[in-house]
Amino acid sequence: MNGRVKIIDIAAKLGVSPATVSRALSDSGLVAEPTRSRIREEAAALNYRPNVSARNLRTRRSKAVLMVVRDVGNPFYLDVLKGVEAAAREAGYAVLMGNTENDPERETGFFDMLRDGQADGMVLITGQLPQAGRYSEGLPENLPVVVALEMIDKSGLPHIQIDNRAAARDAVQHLISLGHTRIAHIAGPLPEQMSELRLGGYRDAMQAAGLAIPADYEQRGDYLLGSGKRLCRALMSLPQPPTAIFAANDEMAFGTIAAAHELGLSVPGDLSVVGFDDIYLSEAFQPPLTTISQPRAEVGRAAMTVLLDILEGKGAPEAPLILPTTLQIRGSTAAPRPLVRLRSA
Amino acid sequence: MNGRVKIIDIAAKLGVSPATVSRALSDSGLVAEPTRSRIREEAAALNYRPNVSARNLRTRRSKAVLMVVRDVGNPFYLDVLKGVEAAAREAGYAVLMGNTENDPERETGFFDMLRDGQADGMVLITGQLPQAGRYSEGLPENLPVVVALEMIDKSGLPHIQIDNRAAARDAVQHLISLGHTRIAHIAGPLPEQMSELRLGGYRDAMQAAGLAIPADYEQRGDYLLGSGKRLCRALMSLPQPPTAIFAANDEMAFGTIAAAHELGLSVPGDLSVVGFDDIYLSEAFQPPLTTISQPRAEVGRAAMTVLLDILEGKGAPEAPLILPTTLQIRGSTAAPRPLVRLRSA
DNA sequence: TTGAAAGCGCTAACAA
DNA sequence: TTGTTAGCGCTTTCAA
Repeated sequence: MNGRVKIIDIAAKLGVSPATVSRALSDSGLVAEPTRSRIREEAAALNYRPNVSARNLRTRRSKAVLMVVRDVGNPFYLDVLKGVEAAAREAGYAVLMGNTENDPERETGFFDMLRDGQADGMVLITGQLPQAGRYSEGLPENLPVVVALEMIDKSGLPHIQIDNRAAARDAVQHLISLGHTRIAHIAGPLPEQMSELRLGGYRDAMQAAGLAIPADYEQRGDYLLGSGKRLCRALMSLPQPPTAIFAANDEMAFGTIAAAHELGLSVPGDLSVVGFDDIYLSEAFQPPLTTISQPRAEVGRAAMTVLLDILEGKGAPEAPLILPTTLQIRGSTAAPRPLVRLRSA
Repeated sequence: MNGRVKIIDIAAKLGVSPATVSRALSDSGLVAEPTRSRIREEAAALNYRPNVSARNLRTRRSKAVLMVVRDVGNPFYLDVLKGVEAAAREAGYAVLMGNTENDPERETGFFDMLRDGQADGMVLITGQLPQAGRYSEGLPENLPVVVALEMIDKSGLPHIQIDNRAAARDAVQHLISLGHTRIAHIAGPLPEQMSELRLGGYRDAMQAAGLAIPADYEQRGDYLLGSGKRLCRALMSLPQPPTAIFAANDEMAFGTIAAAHELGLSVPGDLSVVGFDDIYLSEAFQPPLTTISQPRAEVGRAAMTVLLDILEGKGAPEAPLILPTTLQIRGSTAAPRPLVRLRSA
């Protein structure tokens, strides 16, 4: 009941050596059967639990991995965490959540933890590596780090991703197949590769359908609600307003819909809206949002699985792992309202 | 650059003993000034970082705390986590997230971590203590555990809470002040004390205003979207349907609004809806949800602060800490549509 | 004010 | 198959 039962206590009680107890408990297979059982039973009876610090000190491993994100406050990461956690738990690893808030200081701190052995590996979801300070000359080779959902070029690190470009293309193709031709895009902010990929997918789909993209149809937001609202207003006040808007994430799509409602437009009657991410509540939104669903938990699980392979010396995949997305068709998209001049056609 | 600089390396380089280095770095005040500075500078230059396992093994402390919740997938907890994390970070503690999924096995496991020294303390947000197995005879005394947002009676543990009953009363009073008299409640599930408190607040407010509560006006949900939908339908098909519904959490409120829309009712035109929690996206919802906002980050911060006091031997507060809530009035509530028979009055 | 030495609990060479 | 022994890196008596 006290947590202070040590290996040596079990050894003394059973008249064996501590080493044998350690071996029996760690299933090293080097202990003869009757001994092994006796030891395990006694350990259970005494409620023995290993001292993790002592073990870690000795083995130089921590049996913990770090999952580092920009903002723990973003529910988006929760599903990823669940996947990571499930896979980690099965392999006997604990998961520590790391929150960078985009602070280079903190990003560096988590790499320190890795270096110092406080964690054996890292699932990184921030899109950047520490550059300054003690890592200014580059990171050590063969760092047990897996990048998920973000891309870090030339890092040589394993990546688990989705195909942002193809998914964006799917989203826009859905609008085209409904009959829309005037389709605008609210993109993500500029230095981010992900924004560019989704924008690229939008352009791909438009081009493939032979549709022109007026200069003003590409607006740049910041992934937040407010920019969705603002840019929707801007788009709808164009001389030739779009009949559909593809937003680079759900939050901007929500903003778009809110602004449309404020303008007296119905969604999807007057304006179709597609988002990207399928976040919590997209389904409950009014109208339910048509959006691209990412397999977040699977991404987490895959990232952890790759990380475990690395930790066990099995090596890492050469190419990025691309997980499939699905277009969730819900209530925010419909065929465009027929125009009068089309009637005569 | 290697994470392998040890105290003994610094000691050798400076011609002092490891003990002196340890003392200088831990600021024990027992090192003379010139030595102290030299050591600290050298440590910085060599980029020394202590081996946490070794330190923990020696000091029998882990400088980590556990934050245990029912479901990491619930964004609600993220803000609490942020508060806990901020306070912990300032005090040099790491935060480990624990996810129980309501599994007694896992709940027990986290208490084991506490007992085994893998964590020094715990912020518990699950509403129950492990009972079975190795804790069947009760938990050790003076466990460094703080309960946040939930209540565990007779545990003697410090609590950080909000006043659920008063907050629910505020929510209903808001509806009453708008002129509603037919106000129904969708409560949370039964064995939970929190559900009862919010239900109690609803009854308080109704009684204080002299309003009757028809038997069918109190429905019991499960905090999930679906039950909100289902129970809203049930309520609106009563011979005397309510003009306002107070849901015990936001998710059920969203369900309520979705069901109302499906029934062709406008919110707040035909039905006012109030939620509880002010979760992520309540503000972006259509219509924006009137709800009770809890100071989640502050709850987390307060819980961690109390925990730190306990860990430093400063003792715990006798009475629960109650943090204030605020009623966020948004677009989902309005005065009831005047009835024809009221016109003649 | 500093140093020497012991030891936290565990595992892994090495030996038997 | 089991035991002996050493040592992971740190902190903390105790002694100087």
